Amino acid sequence: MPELPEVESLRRYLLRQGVVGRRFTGVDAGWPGAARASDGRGGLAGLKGRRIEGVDRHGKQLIVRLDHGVLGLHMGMTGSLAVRTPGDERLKYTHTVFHLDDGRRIELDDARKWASAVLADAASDLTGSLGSDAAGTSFSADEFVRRVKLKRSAIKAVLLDQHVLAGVGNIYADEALFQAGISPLRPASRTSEARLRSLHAAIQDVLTRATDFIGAHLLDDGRPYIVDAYDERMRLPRKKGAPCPDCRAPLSAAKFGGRTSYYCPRCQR
DNA sequence: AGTACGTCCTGATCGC
DNA sequence: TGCGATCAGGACGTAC
Repeated sequence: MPELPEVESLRRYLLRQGVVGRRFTGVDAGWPGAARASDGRGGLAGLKGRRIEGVDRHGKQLIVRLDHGVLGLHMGMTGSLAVRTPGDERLKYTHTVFHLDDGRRIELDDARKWASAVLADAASDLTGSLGSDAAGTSFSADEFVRRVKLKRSAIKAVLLDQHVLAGVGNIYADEALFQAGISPLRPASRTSEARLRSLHAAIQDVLTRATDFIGAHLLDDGRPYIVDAYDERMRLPRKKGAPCPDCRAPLSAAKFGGRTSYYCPRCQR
């Protein structure tokens, strides 16, 4: 479930922990079957000795900039990161451990094993096909309108397409559509420019508020709490039949490729 | 080309 | 109360 706000919170967490300047001394990659924790070639062994120069983000993709190449981290649906000191126990679902030269380690914890770590030559190898970052300054309303207008599928499906716009997932897409008063079922190309501009603003607002919320509710050890806390960050309940926060009408549910959308059939058209 | 859907994985939740 | 069935979904691969 980590979407842009959660990944951005992890990025800030790593920076607060002072990982920049550290070198990797080794990697314990996964349990058998955690193939997604490597790049399928040399794996992550090549990380050893490389120095962390910075931590960037594009959409849901975390990019650890190295003195040579980059380490791409993607949290999948249930992944998270933790910087641990020698006395700390491993987290329950840690499957990849990155050891640092100051004795600490970065754990990639993921119950569903969908998180991935990939060593690449350049950030563009990881982000080349992605759309603009939804929280970035280059994400303009003009570009958003232009790209969305080209799509004939439902606006909800378009928001989830990382090649159009990077960073928005199922949860915040629903919230932004609710805030903009647009039905998730509406064909993207048949959404007026004015409404798309409203949606563009709603996306930025929803993501900003969520990021701020997470930053204000950190765990005791400084980690962002990023799983299963959506209810507190958003107005729209994720429950079919629950009353719309605005008009009290029962919410509807619809599926887009296996992902459930919740929306108010009265407020969202 | 553009679009739609199945697959991976396992903890949490639902329903009988 | 217990247990099997279903749900959750990000990204990729495949199929229309």
